[in-house]
Amino acid sequence: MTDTITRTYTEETETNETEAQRGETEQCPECGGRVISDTEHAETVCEECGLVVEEDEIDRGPEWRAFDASEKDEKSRVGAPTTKMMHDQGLSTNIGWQDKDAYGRALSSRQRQKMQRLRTWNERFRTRDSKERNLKQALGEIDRMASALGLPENVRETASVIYRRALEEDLLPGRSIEGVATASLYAAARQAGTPRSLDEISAVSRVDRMELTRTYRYVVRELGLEVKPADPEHYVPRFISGLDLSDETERMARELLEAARQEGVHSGKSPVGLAAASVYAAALLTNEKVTQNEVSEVANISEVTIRNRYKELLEASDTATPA
DNA sequence: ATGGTTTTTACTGCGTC
DNA sequence: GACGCGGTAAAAACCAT
Repeated sequence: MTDTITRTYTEETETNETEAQRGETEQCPECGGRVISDTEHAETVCEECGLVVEEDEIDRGPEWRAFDASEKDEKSRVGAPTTKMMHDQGLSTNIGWQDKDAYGRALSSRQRQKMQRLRTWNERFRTRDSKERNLKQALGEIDRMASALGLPENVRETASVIYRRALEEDLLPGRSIEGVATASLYAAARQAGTPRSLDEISAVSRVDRMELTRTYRYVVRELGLEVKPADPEHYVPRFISGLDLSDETERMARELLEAARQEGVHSGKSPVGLAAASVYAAALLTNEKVTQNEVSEVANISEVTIRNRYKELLEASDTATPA
């Protein structure tokens, strides 16, 4: 194949520039042989030594003139214009499908096989590129949402690791980048012990809750991610500070949750509700005034749930540590 | 799809400020 | 009378099957 063409062009250009410029002489600067122009490959090549005198002579303009429609079709240059919309400006390399060599001769079967392998690999690298772009966008999203939620750096990193894995495992097709990115962040936040509820996440995400939960479940399952049920305690500090309550109350809330855990009252219940209830109950016990309504606001949970939970919490703490 | 469980919505009655 | 609180029933959401 093209092995026969020695590509000394870049080196030679420097020294032979003047000669190349008045290259109309049709003399090879290297060996003085005859130079032919290979229009099919847009190259000017020396017939003798194979030196490429000029290459990539691209003319993007239309043909000089066209007198009617059919001529216009013939003469206009086709192909997509270069564009910045694509990462490679639409100029990525494809390996031709014709099994012909540079001179148009048919390839041997051995060579054909080789080309087939090359096509395969080339395709792989191209799709890898597309994944890179995909990744960039997703990471941007993750960053945006994470800072909107005040999540620390390490969570973003975990999220991007999860996203990368999802990408590697080909989990993306059929799902939106947004969705998977959001799901990754949600999972990362939980794993890092700084959970955010589905509501909070979907508030800053561009995907709705339904899609989020769907893709989240999917990602977790496919990746075999280990995400334990969120620990209610992790929500406590946020609620406490959101309500301007004391450290004392916070400590109390944790105790209540601990008692509840021992009594096994907490299983199956929403962790957020439990946390909210423990904060409310703790505030009651420490005589700090907070209404159920206020707690339900910062926790995004209904008052009813708070009521139900906090009763259970108090019962549990009674039996766990009989006063 | 279905059924069991949890959460939410909506409404009511009671006590207090 | 407004507000906080507690309770209940029915609807909705969620989850495993």
